[in-house]
Amino acid sequence: MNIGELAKRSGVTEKMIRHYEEIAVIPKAKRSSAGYRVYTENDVAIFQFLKRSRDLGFSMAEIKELISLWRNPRRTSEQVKKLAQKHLEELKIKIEKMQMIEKNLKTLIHSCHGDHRSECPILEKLAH
Amino acid sequence: MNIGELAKRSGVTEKMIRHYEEIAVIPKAKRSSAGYRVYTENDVAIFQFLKRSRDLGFSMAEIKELISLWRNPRRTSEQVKKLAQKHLEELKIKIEKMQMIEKNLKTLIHSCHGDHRSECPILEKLAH
DNA sequence: CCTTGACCTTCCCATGATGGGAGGCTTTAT
DNA sequence: ATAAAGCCTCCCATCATGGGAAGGTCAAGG
Repeated sequence: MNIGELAKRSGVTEKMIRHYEEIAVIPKAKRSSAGYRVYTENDVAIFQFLKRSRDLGFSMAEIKELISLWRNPRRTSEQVKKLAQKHLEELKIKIEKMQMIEKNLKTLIHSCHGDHRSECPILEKLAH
Repeated sequence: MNIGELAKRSGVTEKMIRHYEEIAVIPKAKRSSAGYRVYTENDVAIFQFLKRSRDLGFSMAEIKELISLWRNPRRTSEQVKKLAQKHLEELKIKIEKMQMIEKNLKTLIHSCHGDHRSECPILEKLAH
């Protein structure tokens, strides 16, 4: 199949399929005589795997590794689990930081009347 | 003062000070005869304001608007509050999405033994 | 007066994931 | 035969940030 069909069936855009090939997350696709990328059912599975990983927030570097583990019969589930746990830890840290900001923002917002006057505690606190 | 001192006193790097000038978040600085950017105490206050806003996750476009409101005596606190609330709403949505991912990741990870064997529910679920 | 080192300048490149769009070739259907 | 749809590569943009090179400026000390 061509790239358009692969895109539809995997949920990955054509742009991204080409990009992932370029940055070597995915091996280079074979080409037809006219230079069109040619894909198989196996490629659909790979790009679906990639998409699900992406939806879980894994970076492309991590996904490259995940795919490599997936394709490697000598992997251990420990390797996979550690990768996922590392990602989870990083995610937790990001969430905590954002929750801190959320808390501070809420405090700021609550301190402001939000009326027609110019006096504004939000601006005052940003100016310190 | 020169850009180095402003950077130290505001907590914004020299690189970023130049960049914010370039993208017009901040008006162009005056120059000395040799072409050096020259700043005043007022600029320190502006860049400290910018830094605090940045630390609260506001985008540069939003900060540009915040600074404009801050400098405008005819602003209303309602304008400022609305800007902050919009940012808070977007932040909440991001946090929720990340928490969803966190939940899914945790489930995946719990399903995996993480031992020496190759069988791995994480990879299986990513492959569907 | 000259050298040295710290400081400043602009310009280019890179990140990470994604997309837009132009200009041109190929395939398919009418 | 022609038009439409699909594909190709290449360049540019996003957003905030940083690295680094090549070169000009300034202050202090010999």
